[in-house]
Amino acid sequence: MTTKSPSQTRVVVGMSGGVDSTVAALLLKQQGYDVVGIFMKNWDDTDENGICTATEDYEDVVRVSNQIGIPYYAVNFEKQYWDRVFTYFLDEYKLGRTPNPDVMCNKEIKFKAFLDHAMALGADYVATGHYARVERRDGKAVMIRAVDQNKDQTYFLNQLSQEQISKVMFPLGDLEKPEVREIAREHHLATAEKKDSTGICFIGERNFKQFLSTYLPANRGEIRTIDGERKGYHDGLMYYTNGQRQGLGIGGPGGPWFVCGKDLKHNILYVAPGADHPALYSQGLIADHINWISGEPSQRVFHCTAKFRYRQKDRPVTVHVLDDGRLEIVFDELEWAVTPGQSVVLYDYDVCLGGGTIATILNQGTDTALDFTDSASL
RNA sequence: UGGCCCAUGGCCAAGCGGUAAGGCAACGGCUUUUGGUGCCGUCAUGCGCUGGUUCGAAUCCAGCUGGGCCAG
Repeated sequence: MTTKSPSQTRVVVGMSGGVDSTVAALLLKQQGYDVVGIFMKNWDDTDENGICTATEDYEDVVRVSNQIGIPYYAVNFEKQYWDRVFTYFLDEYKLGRTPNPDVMCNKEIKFKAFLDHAMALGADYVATGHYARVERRDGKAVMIRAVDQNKDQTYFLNQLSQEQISKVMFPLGDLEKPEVREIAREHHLATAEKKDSTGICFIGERNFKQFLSTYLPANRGEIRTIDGERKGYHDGLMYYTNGQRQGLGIGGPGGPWFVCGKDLKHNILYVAPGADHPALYSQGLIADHINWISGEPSQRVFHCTAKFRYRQKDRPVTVHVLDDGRLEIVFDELEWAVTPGQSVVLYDYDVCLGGGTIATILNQGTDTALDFTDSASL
């Protein structure tokens, strides 16, 4: 598409104040691009002690931008973040599901609100410090897993469209994380030794229960086994998710207990004894909100691999494209604690095909009378 | 009321004279751009109470208190 030389190509880099985006900006600058750094503030996170990490992060952006020699400034998308990401986040919890706000954040903020803003500034591309790759194949942009398989973040980018990724650059896609840190050290960048951030993007690490409780009312209820035996009480269904072990408070004889389902209508949390209990396994799922990054597949039924949660090895599956566009995904082998609300992301070897949201779990706890999925997706 | 058994950290539970295993829960940390999982660490100066025997007791003895079972 563009035949501009690097010096005529403006790339706006989303700078978070961490090592990754810092090195991304540095590499682009070294390659001769017209680089502009922009810091996004999307959450007012001034905590109880009056400390705002966003302020500290911006100060780091200022430092490294000066070191690299690029112009920089900040934008504020708090309103957009609240309307398009956080509202969805809360709504999902109200439905008894476990959302992935960062997937939505990438789709609606980093690669929409931010990208649009950059384009309005005359940018040719937007870049971030994500570990992922974009290549052009047969006239289409395709998203490829990062070279660093351990850091690959394509899972979080599964909702990006063809238009979005065709305007994106991921300078770190070919690098291993240790190399990125090393580059930062060699250039004495202020963020070289900064710890990687975790927690929800822009919100950060929180006491999850406490955080949620400030936005949603909690209703205590019973914890039961799938046989109906009461094992204790929960503090509110939204605080628990499939496969969860901590926070149940079920002591006594035997091993640990794991969450295996929710009955939203009756406000009951279901648990199963032992990680290998059948109630924790499922044979397939139905996914909606499907996005195909590089176009729909030519086959209605095909075999590929999938991830049901971040940091999980790929699993072989058979995908059935339903008439309404949703997907029925059947696992080659039983899968553990697949969770409604999370993303399911499909891969053809290293190519990220796209993904969707897990709506229903199929055949969970085979031959169990309870159908958790119905009650959880009212 | 007589006979027999049992009382170990929040919950289970080893120990049977030599100076308190383990599991669950809880708490802390690590891992991690969601949530969860996983991994590591912490967690009874004391074994229902009071005395006694002994160099030394959770472990033996006596009484008391509290549970359980059988006999009424």
